[in-house]
Amino acid sequence: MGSLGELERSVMDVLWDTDSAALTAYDVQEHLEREQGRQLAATTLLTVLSRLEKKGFVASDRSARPHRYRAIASRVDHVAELMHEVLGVAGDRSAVLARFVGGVSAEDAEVLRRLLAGAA
Amino acid sequence: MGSLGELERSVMDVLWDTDSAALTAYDVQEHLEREQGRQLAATTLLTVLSRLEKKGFVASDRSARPHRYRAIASRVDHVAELMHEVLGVAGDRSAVLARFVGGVSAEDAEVLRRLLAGAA
DNA sequence: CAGCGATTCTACGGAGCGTAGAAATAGTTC
DNA sequence: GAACTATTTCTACGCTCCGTAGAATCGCTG
Repeated sequence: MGSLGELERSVMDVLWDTDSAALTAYDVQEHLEREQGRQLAATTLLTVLSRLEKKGFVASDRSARPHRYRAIASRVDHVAELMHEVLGVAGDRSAVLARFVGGVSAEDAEVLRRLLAGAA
Repeated sequence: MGSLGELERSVMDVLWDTDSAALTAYDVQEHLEREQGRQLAATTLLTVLSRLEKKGFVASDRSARPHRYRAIASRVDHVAELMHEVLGVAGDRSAVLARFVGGVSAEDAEVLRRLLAGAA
């Protein structure tokens, strides 16, 4: 599935961290400037946002004049989905889960235990 | 981290599925031919194997005359590590775990429950 | 040292991505 | 509605990665 480049990733981070209203390319530009000192042309952000839209990561509102973009899935959903994708590629799911669980912190394990307790 | 291309991935699959001794490029070539009907030049496999070695996925024994290559991590380890990597990128681990667990099958959930039961 | 299999070097073509200018487009003002 | 400006889309270039493999080199073995 479509993965993200480095700038694409940064843009998604901006969108994810700003769950207020949808942002314009100029908003994203400003965020990157302020938070990373990264100076990019507005057209660059426009290009990246279109690519992200084509990849299905963002949706746009093109009725508002400076078009507004928002992430389709939350970061949490995105990451969880990635984990499922990875797990799906494994041959032996149980073995992978075992290795996975074996490597998580005590806190994470506790979280998992609680989560799994509900659905008996 | 270094991800895998499509042929690189196939080569790793061959190495992973053949946990006997380390394989030569010619072995891999033969496997791909037989299992996928894919005809590749020997040098192609040599190139791919070097790249995989540079990326840290395989190790080679260059004392044996046709050099022998083996996967450094098992597929299971590799996949589990990927899952950790992905999870590590998430801001809110608990939320991601919740989404993740919410999406697994009943069987996987049972496996997880059992795995977590051990370490109280 | 000649020959041959094996290995490394070099390379090309395509795709993805960062980057942004040029060209087109859409409101806004007189 | 014609000019002006903000915005967007098109086009494109350079870079890196990867599939692919020929050419050049290397290292035995006879």
